[in-house]
Amino acid sequence: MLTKRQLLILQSIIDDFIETAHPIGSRAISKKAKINLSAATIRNVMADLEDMELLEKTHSSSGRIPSEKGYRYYVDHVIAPTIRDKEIAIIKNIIQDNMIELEHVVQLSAEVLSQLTNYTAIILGPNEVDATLKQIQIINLTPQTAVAILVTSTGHVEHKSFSIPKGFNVSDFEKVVNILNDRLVGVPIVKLPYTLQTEVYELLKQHITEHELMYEYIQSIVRYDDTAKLYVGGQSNILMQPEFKDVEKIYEFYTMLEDEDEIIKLLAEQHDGLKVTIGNENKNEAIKNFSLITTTYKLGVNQLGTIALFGPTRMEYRKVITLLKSLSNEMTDLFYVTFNK
Amino acid sequence: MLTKRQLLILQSIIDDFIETAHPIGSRAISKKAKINLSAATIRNVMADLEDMELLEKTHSSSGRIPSEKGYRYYVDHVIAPTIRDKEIAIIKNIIQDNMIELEHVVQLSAEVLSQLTNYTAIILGPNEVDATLKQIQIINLTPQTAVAILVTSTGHVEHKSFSIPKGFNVSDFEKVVNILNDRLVGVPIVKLPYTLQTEVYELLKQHITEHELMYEYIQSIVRYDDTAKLYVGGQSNILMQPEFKDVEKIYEFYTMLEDEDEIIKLLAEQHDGLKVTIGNENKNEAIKNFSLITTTYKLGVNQLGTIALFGPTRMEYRKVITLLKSLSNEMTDLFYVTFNK
DNA sequence: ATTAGCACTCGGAAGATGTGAGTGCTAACA
DNA sequence: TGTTAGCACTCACATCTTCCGAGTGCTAAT
Repeated sequence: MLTKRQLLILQSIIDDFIETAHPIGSRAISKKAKINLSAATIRNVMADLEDMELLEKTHSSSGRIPSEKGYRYYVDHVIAPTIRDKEIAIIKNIIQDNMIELEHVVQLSAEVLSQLTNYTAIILGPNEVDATLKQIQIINLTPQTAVAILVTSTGHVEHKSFSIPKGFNVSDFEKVVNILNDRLVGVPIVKLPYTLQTEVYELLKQHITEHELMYEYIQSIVRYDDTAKLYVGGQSNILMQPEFKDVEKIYEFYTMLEDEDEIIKLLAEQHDGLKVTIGNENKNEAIKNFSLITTTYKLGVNQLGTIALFGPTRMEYRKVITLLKSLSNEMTDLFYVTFNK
Repeated sequence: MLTKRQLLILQSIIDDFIETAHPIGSRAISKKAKINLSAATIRNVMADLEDMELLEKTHSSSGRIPSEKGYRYYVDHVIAPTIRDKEIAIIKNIIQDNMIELEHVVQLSAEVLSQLTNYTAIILGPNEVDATLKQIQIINLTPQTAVAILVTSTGHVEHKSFSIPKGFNVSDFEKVVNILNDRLVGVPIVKLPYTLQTEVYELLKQHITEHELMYEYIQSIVRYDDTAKLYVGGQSNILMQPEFKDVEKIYEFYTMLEDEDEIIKLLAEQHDGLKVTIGNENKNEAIKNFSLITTTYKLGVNQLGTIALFGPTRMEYRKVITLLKSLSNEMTDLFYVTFNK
């Protein structure tokens, strides 16, 4: 356990470092109004904190910077919620001004969150775990092309353009659409492949001549793409952080951002509540230099979406946590009002 | 007009510079197998080319680099088509393997184009100028929410989730959906707002009590978002180019990429055919350090999409032009086969 | 017309130097 | 016994110096 003095000095150093990104010396701390100790005394405390691995030196005679363990302690024990009325008001405005368009709200939220923090925000659309298929429709565009539209009970719309193979006979095709509507509506989307393979396949066998071909074909159409959608805001924002001065790091970061699957994997494993992952605590190699802070929002009862913020380990945790919590609440509220009333 | 010798040397210098990004000296050129001239002679030619403003020096005793005018000359007069069978085969594979999914083809094409060139590729989905509304549908999800789906004759699907204001009465709402289906299907999407304002508005006035409110409401639902979609591939690729060694430039570039509207504006003005825009030839301030090379692909008779490639002015024009032409042809062919047969 | 030779230029890498912000340690002090 | 002043020491970083080599333009010879 840290003494009160150690805590105060640790906090001062981390706060300063978060602001300036430069190592903090004993003199700078001793000058603070809050602290009535000489530089020498502070040096002793600093040495203690370094022994505890909460602080580090960049070289033997440098000031101190926080270690990852230091940030962890700071996040877990030091941070007190702050008042961020101005920013929270901005978030509320965004959410309330755009009630009509769900996707739009989410995209805008990502952008605003990024602007307010100067980090990169990513919002993962809600998962579709317990959504059911609400409607399936196939619309002919030309004799050879059609578009299939799937609508889920949660209002997600998936569409695919495709070309109709030459051998297909029109009346068969109509039959198939009927079968699909009859059998697939109301089925949970996670069970679509199964229902297709059993019930629908049997029906095809009975009523359609080229049923094998048709089955394969339908399979590719009805495959509901359940990878949630990503909304990224402020990719370039993060370049202003001084830790991104060399291209190497930037390249690494952007390559990571381009790999949507990887990000989805990373974010989807978050469960309820707010979570801060600092530097090497991240399992993912590419973001071991970053901190990732995530929280979730609810859509309906069981659907969770994830809000994430990427930044340097030297992140304004205090501010960011407050804002993320607020955004999470606002989004959950909005969707609750929209869907459950 | 350039002499044969001047042309040869200009070409050699530009080719070398495109490869190495370093200024080229007279000795390096004279050593080439093709060229049987001493360094001194070449220096004279270089001086001539510099007088013509086709070459530049970085400082008084440096080798030469191409000027923008030099690149322009090179692109217009020097470049001969090259054989790029390997790369073109890759493009063809992508296009043909994914016949079913239009969006997927386009996204993949952008990624592959970027990988093949190491620049950043952007494909603008086709404009919807002469598409008509094929279908409009409003699906209730919960008593308070619904999703509207618009399908165009070209197979584009637009959907919007929205909440139903409390005051609305269910039977009115059904009437409205009928009116919309009756009056809007077949209308060119560019004329939707007009038809809405005239025909539909009149009908609402006659049949609906709260017609003003309903009109406003419908307006926001039916607004077809005709901004074409952007498919970006290989954002991070371009960071490997040596001209991106300072963060300033990277920041500029990524900020530009984030401004989708700006890019759409930039690309939408391209007309038929291939166009190379070098450095300051770009009107857009943010890309005056880049070259932009664009071409178009056709979807149907009148719809044009744009394929664009961003790179440094020191771009592999020869290769890139060949690949872009090829991709443009393949995409046009694919869509022709898919839609017009 | 071409080329060899030569003096000159200049960027950039490698080393030299100075400065200042920092440290740890010791001894004096309250 | 905890706190502080003082001091010698360290090291990154900025600046300056030096040096080298790849390049040039010009002139005179071929």
